[in-house]
Amino acid sequence: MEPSGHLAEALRRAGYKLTAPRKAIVQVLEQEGKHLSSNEVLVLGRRIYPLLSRATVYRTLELLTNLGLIRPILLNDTAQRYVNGEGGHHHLVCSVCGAVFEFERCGIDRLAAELAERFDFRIRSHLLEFYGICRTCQTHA
Amino acid sequence: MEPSGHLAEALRRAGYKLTAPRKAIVQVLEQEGKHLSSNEVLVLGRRIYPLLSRATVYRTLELLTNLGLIRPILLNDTAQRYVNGEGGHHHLVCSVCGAVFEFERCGIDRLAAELAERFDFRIRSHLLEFYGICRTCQTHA
DNA sequence: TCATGTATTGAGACAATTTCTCATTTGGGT
DNA sequence: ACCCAAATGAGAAATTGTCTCAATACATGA
Ligand SMILES: [Zn+2]
Ligand SMILES: [Zn+2]
Ligand SMILES: [Zn+2]
Ligand SMILES: [Zn+2]
Repeated sequence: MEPSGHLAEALRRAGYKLTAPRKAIVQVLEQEGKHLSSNEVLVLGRRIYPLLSRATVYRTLELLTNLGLIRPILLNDTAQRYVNGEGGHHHLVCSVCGAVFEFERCGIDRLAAELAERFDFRIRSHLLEFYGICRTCQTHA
Repeated sequence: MEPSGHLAEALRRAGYKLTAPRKAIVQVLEQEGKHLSSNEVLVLGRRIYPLLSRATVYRTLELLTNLGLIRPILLNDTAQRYVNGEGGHHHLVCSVCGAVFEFERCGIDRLAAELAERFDFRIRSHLLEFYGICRTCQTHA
């Protein structure tokens, strides 16, 4: 998830204190892969800063969300998961087994620019998910 | 949400019993607008079938989800909300205030066909969300 | 360096949402 | 009308998210 120190730097620039719990959380977000739930952030964060509390995880994730640095998404779980707030995220989600496949290119820059103008909206990222039935679940049917 | 009786008919065709609780739930989904949470389905469903239990709502929503007839999404809430499992859903979501704007056309049919072929995936719907800062929150900054 | 004031934190109570269990009921094929 | 697997309701339990408040730690300036 982006260059290391990216999130901490953005927090500092926005005028927030760079505390030990926050450092642990952003380090987890930057190091570990994608799609982390708040509970996963808590568990991983405690390896770095054992006192870390659940409330602080939620508070920091909300903070980063409001700054547009991360964004919540929904996958199979019932839990919210967080992805990088910049750029694009592209999934194929199987409605039967919950499997998630990723792809790279989507070609919606044109549409994004159009919408940004029409709604006077400053776009920072997007999520494109196709929902349907994966190969395996098609044959098992 | 689609022609009336659509969901009930699909359930029946898939071999599931058409019970009173299920009829109430699909009627709610078809009549009421979009983005219903499970609790909203429960409350509205009880107007039709007062005995309706929370567990049955969750069970039926999961059933419909696995059949690809509806799909869960995430909005401002922490609760899962359900939308029609066919076609497209398009949102602009403000990361600051949580406001959600909708738009109609997206023009990704080409990409959808390409991915369906590449992943051997039977696509039934898609969700396209742009994430950023709305007009109001831009000025209040 | 050190004192100061405020933002931030941890702990746990609390609330909301989702899942599970199991005895009972019911739809639909016969 | 009968039968039985499928489905249900009720509530316990688990998971996820929010809130409160006294204690702490960061950043700023002396
Ligand atoms: Zn994209
Ligand atoms: Zn699948
Ligand atoms: Zn679309
Ligand atoms: Zn806004």
